[in-house]
Amino acid sequence: MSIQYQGLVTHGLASQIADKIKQAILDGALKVDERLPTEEELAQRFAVSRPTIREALKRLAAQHLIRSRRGPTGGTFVNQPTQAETRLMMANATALLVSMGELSLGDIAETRQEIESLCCRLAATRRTDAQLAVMAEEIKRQRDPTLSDQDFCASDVRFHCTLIASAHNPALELAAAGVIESLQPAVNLMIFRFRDRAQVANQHDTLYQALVARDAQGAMSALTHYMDVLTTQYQAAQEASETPKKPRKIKPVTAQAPRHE
Amino acid sequence: MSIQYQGLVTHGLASQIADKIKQAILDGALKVDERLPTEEELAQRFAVSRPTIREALKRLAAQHLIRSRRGPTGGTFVNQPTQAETRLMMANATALLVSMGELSLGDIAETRQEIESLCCRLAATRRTDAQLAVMAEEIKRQRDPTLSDQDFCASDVRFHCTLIASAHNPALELAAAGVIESLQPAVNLMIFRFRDRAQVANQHDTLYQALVARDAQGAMSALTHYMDVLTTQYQAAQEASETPKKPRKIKPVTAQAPRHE
DNA sequence: ATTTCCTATTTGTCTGACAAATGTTACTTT
DNA sequence: AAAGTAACATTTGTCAGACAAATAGGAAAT
Repeated sequence: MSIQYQGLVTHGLASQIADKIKQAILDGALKVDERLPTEEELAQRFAVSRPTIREALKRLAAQHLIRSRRGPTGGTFVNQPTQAETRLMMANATALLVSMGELSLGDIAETRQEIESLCCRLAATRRTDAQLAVMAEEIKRQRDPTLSDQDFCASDVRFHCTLIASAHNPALELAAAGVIESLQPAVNLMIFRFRDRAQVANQHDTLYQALVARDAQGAMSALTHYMDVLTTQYQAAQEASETPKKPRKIKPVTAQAPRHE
Repeated sequence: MSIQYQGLVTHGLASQIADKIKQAILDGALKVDERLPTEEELAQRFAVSRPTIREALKRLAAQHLIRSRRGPTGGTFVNQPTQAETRLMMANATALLVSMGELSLGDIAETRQEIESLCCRLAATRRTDAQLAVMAEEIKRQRDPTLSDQDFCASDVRFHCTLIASAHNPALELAAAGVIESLQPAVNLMIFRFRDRAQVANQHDTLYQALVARDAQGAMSALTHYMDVLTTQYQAAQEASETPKKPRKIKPVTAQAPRHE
């Protein structure tokens, strides 16, 4: 006798209301930038109190589905989700999984290599001159000995993001966001420990030259070498750190989500 | 003169408190399944009222970072993020971007093909017999003429999820989740319109046979054909629908996130 | 010893109110 | 008459207090 319990109030009023509004947005009943009723009106319409409505709205705000403003022309509006926001969300979620030990850095490294590799293949034919210029600029910067370690790491991130952007596929950028960002703390750790900047810059240069020549194979090969060095150095760093008990002490620095509501 | 506004009250008390708690979780100050203070205690500690604390907690609950239970042994606990949950979040976020027109189905199709293709390569060496058995089972089911359209689509999803799982890389599964799920409604549309089941099942079979033989190239080639047919049929379906004004009327059906708090 | 009931604790929801922000409107001044 | 300014109305943000619902532990009765 399998009884259906799903219709009951298993999840709290606020949750149910949040779901209803979310569904309305997804179904298109509420369009982007459309203002939904005031909290009082919503409370009356759902036959609950204003705090309950507010909790529902806060849940949606946490997912960046709505934004709120005070004042006569204020209210709650449907938010247009941007790719940048979604990327950040995915990066945060992935970083959380890593810090909880649900994802191994090895798996992430492999995924990053595979995805960046196919980005190389696509970028070899699709890259624009402007993107090549950005890469060249970053390589030049990475060879500046006066650059701080922190700025060097930032430059490394920008280089790889430009590589992925050169594939000209937003969906691919989205899929790659998580693995790029959540591997970066480990990359930073290595660079801080060994300061092997010249090697990194040279491999970036090799990759860049291959893209200039539209040489997909060359670019993929350069990337493979880059990732190999990274993996090797990371393992060395881990062994050298002499704390094998806590292999994932790397703390994600990428939180800092831009707030706007 | 770039002035730092970050220290001011630009974002509301609840937001700030939510961020503080989130940071505490990410920093490891709050461990998984650890119970944090009661709402009253938190209210006192942050010097705000209980509703404000509640709003902050709701924001975190919306991100599945915490769960709450009533009762003496109840309270608010740090949630262990699971890969399945994170996958669902990413799939929802991607579906939202698609429904808002921020991501084209073409881009997603390309990304899905590329990622599934490399899954084929990895799966050719890593697939287990159990996973092969699941695939064979799904193919067999897909050839059952009494299967409903809905069940057929579900079987298609399961087949591709098994393919990705056969790569044995959780990070890759995560990256693929968004593009798989958000393309599925379009796939469903095609299957519903043309009922071209036999062709789909045969291509699945070809892919399956290649994986049995550990033939990476064969698997990738089969997948390419599958995606080509899909793309062609989708374009045909779109032209046949005679409503070129609204090219993205496909509604994501994948919401239905499991609730548990 | 087991079952049942009571109770304490904690979150969920409600009511009511005030504070802060912000666009509008009316008024005053030049 | 035009422009600046002040008051106002509207809406979200926050607060205070209270009760309801759920739940686990203990007490009491069989």
